Amino acid sequence: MSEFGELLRSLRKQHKITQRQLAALVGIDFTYISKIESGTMDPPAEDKIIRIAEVLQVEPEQLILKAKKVPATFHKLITENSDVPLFLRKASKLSPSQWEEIKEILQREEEGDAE
Amino acid sequence: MSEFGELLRSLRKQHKITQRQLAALVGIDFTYISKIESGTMDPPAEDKIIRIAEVLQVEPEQLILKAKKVPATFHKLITENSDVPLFLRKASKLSPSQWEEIKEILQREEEGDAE
DNA sequence: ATCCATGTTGACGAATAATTCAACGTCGGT
DNA sequence: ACCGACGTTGAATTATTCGTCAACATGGAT
Repeated sequence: MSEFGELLRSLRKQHKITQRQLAALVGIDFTYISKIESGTMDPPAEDKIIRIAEVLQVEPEQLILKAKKVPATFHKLITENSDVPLFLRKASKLSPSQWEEIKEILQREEEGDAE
Repeated sequence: MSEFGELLRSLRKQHKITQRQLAALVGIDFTYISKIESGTMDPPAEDKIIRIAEVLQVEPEQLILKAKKVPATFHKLITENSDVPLFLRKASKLSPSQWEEIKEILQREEEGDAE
């Protein structure tokens, strides 16, 4: 039941490359890839996951989450913006309908004063 | 600028206990407390922070966040509930008014079907 | 001056996570 | 049968986090 490993293997195969090729592109040892795919070993550190995601052309974040890790971007957000923890504290108790409302709000593109 | 260390020291002093006493109560070495307070050393692991919070009677989560760590409860939430990452992805771009609306929704106690 | 309670510092060690190395098993082509 | 490309496995290594131990510095109370 190695979520991450299975996904990795499937993505790699979609790209028709071998473990050795992927490993070379990513800059890690190919035996490590093998163990990760088989679930023998935990997913690698975030920076490696990101490089894998780039090579395999998927959203790094998606892969990081599959690895059951919290992306560094989230980490920063959580520890720096106090509203976020406020939200997370309640998030587990939100009803589907409340989630809907929140998604509505997220949809609305407001003045992008980001960056 | 050791946020966590300063907070810890101030909390400890409020309780009028020494580093050694706190360390004993928490179950770690007192020299470690010293280094943490002075910022020489990073904050301890989450379980230690929790015990510290209990001894000093503050919300563990508050202390964990000050330590710039993501509480395990959040970690689980993020990696298990796919709506949460969806939210976090957009969270940094939310305007104050959008935050207000979200807080409104959080306020509303709906059927607590949690646990 | 002495004592001792408190805090500080530097070197060291344990535990765990992350990763590599060397060697081997397998299979499809030739 | 043999070869080369591929994947697997176990032991060994490195990196990082997390903490302890021994020794020292300081300041007040007696």
